[in-house]
Amino acid sequence: MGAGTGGEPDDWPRTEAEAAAVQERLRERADLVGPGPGPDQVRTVAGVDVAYADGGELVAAAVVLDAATLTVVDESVHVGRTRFPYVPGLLAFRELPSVVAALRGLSRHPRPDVVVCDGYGLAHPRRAGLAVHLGVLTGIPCFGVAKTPFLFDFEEPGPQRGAWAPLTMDGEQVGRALRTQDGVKPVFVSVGSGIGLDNAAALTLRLAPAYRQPETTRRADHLARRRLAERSG
DNA sequence: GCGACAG
DNA sequence: ATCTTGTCGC
Repeated sequence: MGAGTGGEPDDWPRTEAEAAAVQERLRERADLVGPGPGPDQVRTVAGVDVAYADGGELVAAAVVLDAATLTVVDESVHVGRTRFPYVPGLLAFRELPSVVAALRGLSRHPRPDVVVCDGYGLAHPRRAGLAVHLGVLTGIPCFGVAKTPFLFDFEEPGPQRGAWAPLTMDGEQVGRALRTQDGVKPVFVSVGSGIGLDNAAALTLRLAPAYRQPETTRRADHLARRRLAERSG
């Protein structure tokens, strides 16, 4: 991880302008070439998420699942404090350090085949959402699955699980609105680095057999919240 | 100019 | 993100 990727404490941006500048450079380092690993090539897939408490305390969680059975094969948490405020478009600077710390704590499967983020990748004003940051920083194929739309246009997908529609920004396709369950709101998939949109969407569908969100995100969310609650009381 | 805005 | 009552359903 060299300078400018947004992962080093010493070059961490202190202002929004500096953070945006880091993203402008980061976008050029994303690997958007190959299709990346397809659903059948993925053995292990990690989910990451962060839970916050009052006073700036936070817990980041990383959970690794067996892609075939969706059972947990490794998990790790990192307790820390916020060092950057939440600013739409700059979420990575708030969550990345803790997420990376949580991933580093994985003992059984420290290098999962894919990482799924709770947020965006290319579907971002500077094409540099959290999933792009994490993918470039770790070198592991990474994409994002977000729950709410941001700065893109899309048509409503069909009502059945598996239906989808492209997300467009400035005339280019930046992701996909994907219905993971019949009759529920779609999720928004966008690649980060090292994996193509087709494979990211196919994997997302495979990871969400019963709920709207992929099991990776659900497991990481639950682990982070549980650990945060255990500290409070 | 003003509002909206991943988590 | 987090704060919360009630409500519908397995």
